[in-house]
Amino acid sequence: MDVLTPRQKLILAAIVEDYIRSAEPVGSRTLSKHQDFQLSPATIRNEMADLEELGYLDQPHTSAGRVPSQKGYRYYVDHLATRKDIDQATLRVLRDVFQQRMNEVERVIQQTATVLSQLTQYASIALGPMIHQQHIRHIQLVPLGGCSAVAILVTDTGHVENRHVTLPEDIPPGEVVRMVNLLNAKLVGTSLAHLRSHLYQEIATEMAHTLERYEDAISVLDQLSETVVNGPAQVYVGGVTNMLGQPEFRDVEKVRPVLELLESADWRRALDVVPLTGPGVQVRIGQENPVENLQDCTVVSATYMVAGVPVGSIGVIGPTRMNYARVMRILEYTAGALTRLMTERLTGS
Amino acid sequence: MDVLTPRQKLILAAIVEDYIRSAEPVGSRTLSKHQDFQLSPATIRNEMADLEELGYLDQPHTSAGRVPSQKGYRYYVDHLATRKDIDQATLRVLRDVFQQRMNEVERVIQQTATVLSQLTQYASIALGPMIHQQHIRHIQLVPLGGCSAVAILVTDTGHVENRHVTLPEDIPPGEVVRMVNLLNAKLVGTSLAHLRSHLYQEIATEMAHTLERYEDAISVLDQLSETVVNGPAQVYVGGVTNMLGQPEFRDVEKVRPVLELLESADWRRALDVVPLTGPGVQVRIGQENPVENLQDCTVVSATYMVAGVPVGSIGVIGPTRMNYARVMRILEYTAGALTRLMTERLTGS
DNA sequence: TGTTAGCACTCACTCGGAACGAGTGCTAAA
DNA sequence: TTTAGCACTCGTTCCGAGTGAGTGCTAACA
Repeated sequence: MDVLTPRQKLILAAIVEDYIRSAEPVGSRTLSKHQDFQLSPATIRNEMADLEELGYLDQPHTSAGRVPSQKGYRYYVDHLATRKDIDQATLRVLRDVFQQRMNEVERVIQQTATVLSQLTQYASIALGPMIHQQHIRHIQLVPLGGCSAVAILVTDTGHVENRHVTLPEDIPPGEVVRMVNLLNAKLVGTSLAHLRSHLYQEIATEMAHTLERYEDAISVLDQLSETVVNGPAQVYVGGVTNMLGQPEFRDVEKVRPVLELLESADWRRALDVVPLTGPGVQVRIGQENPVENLQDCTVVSATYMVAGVPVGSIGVIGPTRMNYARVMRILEYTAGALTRLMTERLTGS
Repeated sequence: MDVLTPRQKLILAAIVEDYIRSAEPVGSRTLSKHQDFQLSPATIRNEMADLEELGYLDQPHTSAGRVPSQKGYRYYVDHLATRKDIDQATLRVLRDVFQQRMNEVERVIQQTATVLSQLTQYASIALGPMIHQQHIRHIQLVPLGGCSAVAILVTDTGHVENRHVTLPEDIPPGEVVRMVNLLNAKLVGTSLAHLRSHLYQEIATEMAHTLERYEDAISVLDQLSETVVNGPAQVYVGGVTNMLGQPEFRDVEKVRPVLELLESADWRRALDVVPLTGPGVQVRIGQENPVENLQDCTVVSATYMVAGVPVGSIGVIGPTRMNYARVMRILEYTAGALTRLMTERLTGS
């Protein structure tokens, strides 16, 4: 695979970088003026013809310059993108975000999406932490009058999940208090992923003895755990209007599928866009994306973790002509910062 | 003002309705085929010339048909739009939304935004209930370990607001419990708008006697009430991609300001778009909008209430060539349904 | 053998003029 | 007051020439 000569690599990298900057097909004359190599346009043309034959370059039409193909971008990302340090100004913006006193996890994630799109001038997506992995710290039931009440569940990372539940009609207030106490005693420390199974396997039988109306408690908890399973992770999207500024999306019909996806993204679909993987930065170029609406886009994503477990991911969505090096650096840093922040919070600030 | 002859009104209404449907300037020939009046194109041309002179119509260029001016739309909305009943299919969709068992207020509002944009094919915005008006039902403090804790506040409509707070370092657990009990005893029933003032004027002095470390309680509550004041109302936006389907926004540069506004809308800015007014439907046509980015749009909005108090609003954003009659009917119905839903919840379901 | 200069060729893009046609305003007749 | 007729306007579309950036190929050169 890696059969390119050093000079071909140099030329491919120059074409990719020039095209990322200008969004115009790169001609041989332009490249020959590049300071890095002193070659005539003709020589470069020969090399470009070879690179095109190998599939790394495309030619929109015979009398135009060359454009990197999907394969060309992939090669650039895998072998050529230089990993310079993140620039100081960018670093400062990022540091500011994470040094702010932002206690609510959701707000941090949302801010992350915003700042990612500001820094990169692309669209961004941030997936809030999957709370499956988290553990119950506290359960509370607040009656609202009538049969309705709010059930509140606090996890050990401080995430608060709440849901309205319907209480049985004639349950006395004292019983509610007892129920809550028992639930706390039995369930604090349980992982949310196991809430449901614990509920039935271990607690239910014991409750039957201790609590008069244990089916009621079960039903309430069942309603709550349904919320946890179905709607835990928030999806935040930022900078969709940045897409409108990209020349490849000048045409409304080109942007529309992308915006439609971002608009309708629930967390399940979002996971297809920014997958939960291990550490490191993922790059999906064009058709490498499993989501159809993003076949003309590149998605760069990274995963953040709590205590070594991947819980959420962030990503940047732009045209395939993307500033890969910069975006990858920024995402790497941001995911790291999020991981640190969330882990600190867990172990006690 | 209302000096139009009956025939002029008929023609103006026909032009507005035809233009709403087709998005193309309406010619005299087209109108003469309209079944409602048997007039030759020439006659209609005369009337149109008069209507243009009066400012109700615009002419893109001499050899094109007429287009309603902003004044024309305004007249149409005020005097001509027929208030037929809402059609059955639409009504069914709306009923389904509100008959669903959706307990969480936020989710109802979000669903409302989604369904509004689906039904109208325009963009929609829904402003969650201002919780200033609501009253405290319950306060809870859940320690997370170290000095951090989650403060949770439940209102009488079941809204849950939570925020991380920092506890003083060496506070004993028993004191936290006493503090929470006292806060509940003193503050339940207080309107959130008065939380801060109550806190200082009435409670603080009394607390000083009862509670050893009352400044700590104050500081915690202060942190919480800041959240209540600064970030209460959620803004939900739906169907922004619908804007891309409208011919007047074919050009990317036209949509961009609108999308930018919708993307960045916090609840303060959202209030400029969909104002909190009394009952009834508001229509702001083109430059009538106080927000600059919406000067080419029409915003139709309505307010929903809890127990007679306006707490939130919903709106539809589209081109000035909007199906006013239909959108107004839908918004009227939806706001009414929301009001009923929220009030029922308050008085006990 | 690799590099370069020269040259013919391709082809998207721009610009200007002609043809077209939807729609108007005006005038005169019904 | 309404209508038919007609000249006129003006945006839109189509076409062809001109332009220029860029290529591929060939032959000469190091």
